[in-house]
Amino acid sequence: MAKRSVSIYDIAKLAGVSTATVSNVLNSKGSYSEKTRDLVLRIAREQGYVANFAAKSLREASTKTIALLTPDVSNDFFSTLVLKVEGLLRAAGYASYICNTANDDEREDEYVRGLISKQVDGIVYIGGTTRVAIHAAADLPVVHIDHTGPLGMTREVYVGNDMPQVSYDMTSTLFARGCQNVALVSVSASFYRTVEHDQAAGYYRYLQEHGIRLDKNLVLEGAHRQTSLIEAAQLVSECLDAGYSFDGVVALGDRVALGVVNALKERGVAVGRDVRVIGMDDSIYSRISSPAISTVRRNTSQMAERGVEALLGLLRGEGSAEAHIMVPHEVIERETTLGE
Amino acid sequence: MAKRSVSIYDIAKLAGVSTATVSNVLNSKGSYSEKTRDLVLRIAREQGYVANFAAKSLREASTKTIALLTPDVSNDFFSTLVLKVEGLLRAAGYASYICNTANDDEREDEYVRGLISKQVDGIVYIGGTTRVAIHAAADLPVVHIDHTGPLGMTREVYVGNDMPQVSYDMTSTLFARGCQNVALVSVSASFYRTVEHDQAAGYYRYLQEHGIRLDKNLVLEGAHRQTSLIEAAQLVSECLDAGYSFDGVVALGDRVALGVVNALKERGVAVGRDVRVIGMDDSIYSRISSPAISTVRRNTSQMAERGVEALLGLLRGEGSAEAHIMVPHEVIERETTLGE
DNA sequence: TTGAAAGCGATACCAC
DNA sequence: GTGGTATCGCTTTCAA
Repeated sequence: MAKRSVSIYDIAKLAGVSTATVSNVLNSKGSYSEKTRDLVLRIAREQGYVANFAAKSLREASTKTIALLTPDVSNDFFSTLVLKVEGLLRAAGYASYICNTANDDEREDEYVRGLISKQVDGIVYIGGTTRVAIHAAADLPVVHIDHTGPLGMTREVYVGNDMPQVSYDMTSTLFARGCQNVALVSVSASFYRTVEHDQAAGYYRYLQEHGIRLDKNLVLEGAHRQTSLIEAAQLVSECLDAGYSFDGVVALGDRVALGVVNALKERGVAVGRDVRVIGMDDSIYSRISSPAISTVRRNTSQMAERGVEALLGLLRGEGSAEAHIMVPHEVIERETTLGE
Repeated sequence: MAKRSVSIYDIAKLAGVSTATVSNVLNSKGSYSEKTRDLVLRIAREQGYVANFAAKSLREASTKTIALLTPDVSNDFFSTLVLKVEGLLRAAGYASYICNTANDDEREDEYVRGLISKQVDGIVYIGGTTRVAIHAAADLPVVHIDHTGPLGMTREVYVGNDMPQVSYDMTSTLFARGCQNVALVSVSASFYRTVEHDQAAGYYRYLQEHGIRLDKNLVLEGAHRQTSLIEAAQLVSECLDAGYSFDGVVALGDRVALGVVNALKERGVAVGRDVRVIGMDDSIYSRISSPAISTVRRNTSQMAERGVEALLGLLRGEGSAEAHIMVPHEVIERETTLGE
């Protein structure tokens, strides 16, 4: 729609030079006299010249744009990651195209198709899961940050934590604080669980290694993929209503943990004493809760850095050194596990 | 980067027709025989044809893309708005380009310049404030949703709440619950306050109308534009340390309110009884707080709907019927004002 | 119904 | 140092 703007042609005519020269000056390429440069730049400024991105992209077959696909920007953990990645890409001269897939495969397909059409130079999946690898056809470099998706692309790198180890450490933290019956609460649907990214695996492993009997009644799994807070609260309530009891909760996600804490508080349970809770992500939810929720810091800064680094490498055409980059995590104990 | 993909030319050659025909078929325009259509569509599918967006945009001088400028996607209120606007635009056939300005004018300038270059068809400002109207040159339709910016564009619409009335109602709610000394806490820098969007105005007006003396010591204003939570907590602490006291707090924002509540709780104040607090936005912060924070629901759905509606009108070339669209708000009382 | 060809705006090669 | 021109992929007259 935007009104026909001044083109390189107009500038060339006004300056009495060719478009080639204007292009050179504007891009600091080739050679030209200082005089021409000043003239061209002055006129360009006067005319309010702005390069036509579509033309440039068409010609160069590159958009200097990276698509950021995330399931939910309103989730603090993801949006933090998105912002960090965006900042790093910007510094490297790339624009970011943020896409919200809402964990909807169909929508994601549609998006990616559009992105290929839009000629993005690469894709960064942030968080969540993806089951279809539609971008295969376009041969785009792809980086997955804390994201589970189909493998097998050629130019592809995964960045994330050792999730089984994360849940192992969470479980271990609770037992170290004296818990005897530790429940597991998660609201991710089962397809989130792939062999290598099974978030719950560490919980099972810990129990096994320590000869603790697994009580299936304490493994609470929500089916939905949204509003984890409310769903987690419900799961906990139902479990307690059914007469089961526990003194520790491994919550796969801070939102989930917050839901658990709220549900327990409502029942008059002294969270941090009677029941200890640990979440995951070190997001705003764990920090603003009262009592403050113990959690696992998963190092979003490092994820973003390593991810962008890897992507830039792929864009430069370098074969990726590592296909799987593991970022260290760290347990942060707060009131919900430290309560005396 | 993406490997040279199949163009409309390749399809034309394979199908033994002209590019014009292929284009027609692909866009369901013009006329062609059913046979040609089937042939072209089949080949296009077989070859995995994806239209080159750059070429299309260049030719059509339109990108069917709207830029969404927001100061902070990690803020629940804004991200909700962004998501809703995006959904509505998608339904109308427009893609959204989400930009995070971080409340940084320079960055915003840079962004907008890039957007003009990228040929977006319109701009939606969501939240925050803007002091420079750089898009003026491009004559783009602009919609402001809960956003304060320079006026004077021709194709421009504002959508938002009657902010002075919002703070008036907040103040009124506290006095109705028996408060006598009501403080005002805000962390927005003063330039956020323009004549028409002065968020604090209603507080002053209420006091004035009810003959209540304004105590300057109870007007707490933070200078920063981020981490409002911590800053609000500090402001409250400092105020109390200085020996001033209050039994009600109008917090301009839920994050601010949460900071206030946290600070009060830490000092052993019974929030909702000794001191009543009301926030604004009905964001996740007010809902997950304990005690739950009373707030003002500002009706993001309606804002998004009316905003998109207005934008689509402008894009269709219709003169906007209304330049200022006011969306109703609603006080939601929760524990922090209802405590007995 | 179909096709030839112009043109959107920028870049880059190759002469001069 | 500078300029003519082909080209990127697509849409769109206008003729056939």
